[in-house]
Amino acid sequence: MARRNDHTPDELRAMALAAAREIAAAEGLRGLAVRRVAEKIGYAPGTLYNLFDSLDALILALNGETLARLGMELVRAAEGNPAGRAAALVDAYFDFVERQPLLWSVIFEHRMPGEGDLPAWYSEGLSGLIDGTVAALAPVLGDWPEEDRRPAVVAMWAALHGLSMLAVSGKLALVSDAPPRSLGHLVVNRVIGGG
Amino acid sequence: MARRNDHTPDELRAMALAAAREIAAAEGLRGLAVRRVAEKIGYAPGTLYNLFDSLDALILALNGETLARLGMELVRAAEGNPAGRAAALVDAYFDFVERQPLLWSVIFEHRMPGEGDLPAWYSEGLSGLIDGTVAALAPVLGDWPEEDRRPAVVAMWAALHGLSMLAVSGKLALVSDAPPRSLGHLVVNRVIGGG
DNA sequence: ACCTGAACACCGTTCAAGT
DNA sequence: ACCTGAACACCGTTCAAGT
Repeated sequence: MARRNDHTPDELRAMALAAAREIAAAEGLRGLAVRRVAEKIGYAPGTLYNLFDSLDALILALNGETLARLGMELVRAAEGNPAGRAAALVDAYFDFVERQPLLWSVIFEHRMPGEGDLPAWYSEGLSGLIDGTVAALAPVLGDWPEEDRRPAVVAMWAALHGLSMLAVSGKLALVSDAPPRSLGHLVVNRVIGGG
Repeated sequence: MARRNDHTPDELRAMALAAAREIAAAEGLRGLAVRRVAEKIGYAPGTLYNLFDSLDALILALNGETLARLGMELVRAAEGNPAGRAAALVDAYFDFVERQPLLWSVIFEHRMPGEGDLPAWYSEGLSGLIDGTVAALAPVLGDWPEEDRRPAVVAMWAALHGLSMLAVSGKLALVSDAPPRSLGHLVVNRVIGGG
């Protein structure tokens, strides 16, 4: 056996990520196994190691895609009138999370082994998300000093991540009747304003 | 072989949790395996199933202990003068997280399988943490309507969890020069006041 | 009643062997 | 050059067998 060449490396990578996304959406990080992804795309487990360094690298790529998809929806949500943008971002965020909670939870449950230095493209994706938000909220933050904006936006994102993570893991419902989304609006209202 | 009876069930449970805590503090959730905990306490793997329903149940018990320890430090931190309590809580929280980041991260990385209904004692522990904070911050929240206090405190905790989780996983440093702690003060200042 | 150790069904990863 | 399938060193969990 060998050298089927049915697909280019890029095609194979896309197939593997699509399969991984399906598994993650249905079962979360627990079901995300090399052997299952391989079986789903009709290749041997070893083949995945031609495409990714490790299962961790595959999951990182999947999370990168998930963040990029979220980013696209946030950009669309920020197109409305400036006054309602902060609220629109919060709604778009929770819409996204609620649509595929288990896929979203993989972002938080997965940790790189050892010192866990994340690759540059991951760092750039996150920075882009933050910078995009700072720019989109510029009208709302009109009177803020330049150096205060980024920390506030970072804190706002961390708060939303905290809420969604607690919600997805079932812990938020244990201590709050309020839906995660309304707590999100509360935080953003306080930290940024206009939410 | 059988029936060594060297230890009571409660002693065994405590030994297993201590061993699990050591492993988690050194290696995080990745290293937390039934076989390794068993080896560390000098028993066969099967013995752990006399003490816990599953590895998930053991990890849940470990996380319960971790939350209880955090709770004790927070109570101590909230003993100071009312005006500085919010800030003291934030500092105590990040002191705790920074002391054992990998142990802390287990709380967020672990998810119950399936529908994942958490046990009552876990729910009560979390509620106690929230209620304690609401009570401790009552002086700061003097003029707040009763029904607004709990949501704000829940949102505050979620924000701190989000910050600490992003910090522990190395993602916060990618988008922010500011230390997690200062972002924590920022959020609490905005959401609660007096931080 | 308690504990063991083997067994079962899985893992991630590597790599010689094939085309 | 690409892909396989077996191999290695691990998993969580169960359970007959021993004391």
